[in-house]
Amino acid sequence: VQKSIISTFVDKLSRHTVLTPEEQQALLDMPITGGSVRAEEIIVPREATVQHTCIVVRGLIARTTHSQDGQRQITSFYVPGDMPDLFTLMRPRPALSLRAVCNSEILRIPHRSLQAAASHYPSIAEAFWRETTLEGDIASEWVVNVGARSAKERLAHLFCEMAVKMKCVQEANTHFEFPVTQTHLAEATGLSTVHVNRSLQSLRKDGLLRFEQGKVVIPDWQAMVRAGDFDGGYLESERPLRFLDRSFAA
Amino acid sequence: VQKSIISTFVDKLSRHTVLTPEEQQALLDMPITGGSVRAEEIIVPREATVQHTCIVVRGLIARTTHSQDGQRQITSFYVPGDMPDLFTLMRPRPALSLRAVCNSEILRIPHRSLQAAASHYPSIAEAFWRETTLEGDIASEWVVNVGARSAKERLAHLFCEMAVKMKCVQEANTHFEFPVTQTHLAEATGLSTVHVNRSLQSLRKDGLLRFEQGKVVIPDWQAMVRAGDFDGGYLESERPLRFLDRSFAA
DNA sequence: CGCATATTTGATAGATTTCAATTTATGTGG
DNA sequence: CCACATAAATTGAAATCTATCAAATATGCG
Repeated sequence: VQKSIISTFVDKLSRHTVLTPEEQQALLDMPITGGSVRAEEIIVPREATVQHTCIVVRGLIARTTHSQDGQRQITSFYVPGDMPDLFTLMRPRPALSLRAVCNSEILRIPHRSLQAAASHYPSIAEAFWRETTLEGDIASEWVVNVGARSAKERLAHLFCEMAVKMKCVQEANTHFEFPVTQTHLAEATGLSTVHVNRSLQSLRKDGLLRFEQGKVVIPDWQAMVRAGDFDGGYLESERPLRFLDRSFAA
Repeated sequence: VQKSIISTFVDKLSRHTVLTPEEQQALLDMPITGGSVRAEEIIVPREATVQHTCIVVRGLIARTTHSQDGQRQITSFYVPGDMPDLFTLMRPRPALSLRAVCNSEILRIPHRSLQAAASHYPSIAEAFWRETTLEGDIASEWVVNVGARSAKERLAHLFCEMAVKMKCVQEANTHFEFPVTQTHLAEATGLSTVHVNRSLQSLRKDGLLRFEQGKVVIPDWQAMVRAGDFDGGYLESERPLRFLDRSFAA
């Protein structure tokens, strides 16, 4: 199970960066240690100095912070196969905490191993770099979501993004697990729980979304995309790229 | 002037990544072409395929998008010495447009040159990677700002961030040029222009901020930091790092 | 001066939050 | 299986925040 999650991670990288079988194997061979975390548990506190990176095996992880008055904000969600703190390779003191949304399982990989792989194989460095860049693009999209969209649009957009991240999109009857409470949705969208509750009801009344006990059903994907002003381009790559090793080869 | 702006960019990289004199020189030697852009002009449209990266020489640049109903959102500002679309090296089709806020001057550098430098000098790749990661962290902080803070806090936080980016922070009488209109501030903070106007007036009445004709004065930095719930940690590095070339050397 | 742009203001409408209370689900131990 | 405790979802009413609209005032620029 653990090895197969790493290959999910490698597949994710391969979708945007060309990796040779040898490079893929180097990633699969990295040493890992497993662990469980309980709901709401902090995995990596803010301002900690990080020396391990983690991969989500099962469950859901979020990056969170508190503003002055105690209001919590979620700035991103991570699903199985994601490496939430890959960016700490570059900036080892995260400004925001990493926290389990529900009971989850994770793997840990030492920074040393990741750095060694990136040093030895430039295209692995490139894949990591491109992956962190993708995370940055997602964060920008969240700024737009929270800053410029209505409550219903924010929720619809978030559900669309999660569906794409989990690769569950179908024209009809898109369905997937998204084990969050309405409170989490409020924290991710910058709304109150009450308003989330009513907006979810409104989306359901429109026939766009069913969300119960962490299970999501989107009957009509295109309608949901319109409702969420969603353009998945920021999550995708046209084709895998590779440039970092060219002049080494030359 | 143009060369000195590139050295500002190199200094910015050197603050977080160790670059040898040779590596710094390689960056300074990259071919550049200059250009002017007028206020509101789009420099790089969304969904374009980018083959040049730009550096801000003078003025102010913003990344912008429109939501369904036409509301515009600014997701980041770029000041002289910044390279706004460095990330396009990794993801050449930006989801958001790059736009001049006021009349500005920029330089353009071909992707090819940047890729060659990054391929030849792993630490240059590392510096670029770390810089894009920093941009991602800033974006996450903007999610918090727009999602979890009051109107006054959002504005105070933005002014603090710009002061740090421009390295103008002083305990008393921090002052710098920030050539935006209140409309731009509204687009960056997810507020209406009217609400920005009243919040600015309130900040001025509190003695925290004067903002007139694109000129900012922050009389009491610590008070402003409190008002904006600002922790500049996400903009800084403890000390310059370097790891990508170690195993090459070994 | 006159035009264009930016800021300021007031009044109103609408969206969203807050607060408090209730209901519904979920899990746990007896 | 029930009783209980806890967490989550739902509801209503009121308050507050924020946006919208329209108009007036400043400001810069040719």
